[in-house]
Amino acid sequence: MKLTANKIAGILREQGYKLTPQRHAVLKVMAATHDQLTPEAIYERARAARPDIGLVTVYRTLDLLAKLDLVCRIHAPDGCHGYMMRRPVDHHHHLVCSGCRTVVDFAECSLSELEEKVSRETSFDITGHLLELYGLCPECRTTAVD
Amino acid sequence: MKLTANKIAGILREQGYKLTPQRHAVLKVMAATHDQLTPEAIYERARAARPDIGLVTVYRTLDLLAKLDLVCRIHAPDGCHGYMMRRPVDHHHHLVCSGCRTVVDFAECSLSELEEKVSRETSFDITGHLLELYGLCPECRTTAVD
DNA sequence: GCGTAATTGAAAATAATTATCAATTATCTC
DNA sequence: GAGATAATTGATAATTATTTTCAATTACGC
Ligand SMILES: [Mn+2]
Ligand SMILES: [Mn+2]
Ligand SMILES: [Zn+2]
Ligand SMILES: [Zn+2]
Repeated sequence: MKLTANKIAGILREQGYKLTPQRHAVLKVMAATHDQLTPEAIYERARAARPDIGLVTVYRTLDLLAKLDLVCRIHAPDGCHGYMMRRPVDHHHHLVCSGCRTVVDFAECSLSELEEKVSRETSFDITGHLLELYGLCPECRTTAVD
Repeated sequence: MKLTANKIAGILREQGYKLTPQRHAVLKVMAATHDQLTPEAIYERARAARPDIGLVTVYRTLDLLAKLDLVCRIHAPDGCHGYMMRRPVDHHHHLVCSGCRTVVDFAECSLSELEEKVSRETSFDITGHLLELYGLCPECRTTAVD
């Protein structure tokens, strides 16, 4: 059950949020690609369908979608943020290509043991984690060798 | 062998970097605390010793220290960056208290297996990772309950 | 002391995000 | 289908974090 623009639209309405054409434009942009996009890039694309949309509304819509766990946020090491439609519904992490920024989701998250151990050793109450892997995808690896 | 301001000063000189009073002021600030500090906060403190120092120089010095692996950079989930003197010299990660921002270093990094598995499954060449744990330290946990 | 390349700080530029607020509008009610 | 209303929007300005530019300064080897 992949998330589509319409499916998300239904979820928004269910949750009591208005279904505005601006929000729908953002949803269509997000559903149309598997790439991570910056708010600015999403704004550019959404303007094709709705030239009057404001960048602020894109930010607001992304915040809303993130709050509802409908989009994933990618934390590049340099601090920029990319957004993409959430693909696996359950807990997962991201492998990001340093060349082309492609994102692969992976679910293997062997952190609960680690968290328990660290929690025991530090007496911290551990509530979450941030894990991302970086590397080169097969295509970018080839290019890099050329 | 803990890193002190003077030890780092020696390393800088060894590497051919000039030992300016501005850099030394930043080093002293970093050596004087175990807290993570923003560039702005480091700037404020460094001004006590050297009122004429510029914020730009703080940024430049932090970049230099990070390049030489002498400071650690903390990536808060919201995108802000904190810096602190590097304590364990070898590879490690950070557990950050969401209450008081205290950072605990931990070395257990059970990611090589995971990386190999993901690498095999995705054909990516994995070159690095970002891992941080978040939680509440014992003191902040107590406060939260009050 | 001198020469020189590295370093510095003021100022402006850039980038990413957030706040303000009056005007608009999606949706509920009749 | 209108009317009420609270949510939503976009222009604009404000903030925040960082980087660039460039002329003046300075640490350090000779
Ligand atoms: Mn994802
Ligand atoms: Mn550290
Ligand atoms: Zn790639
Ligand atoms: Zn704490």
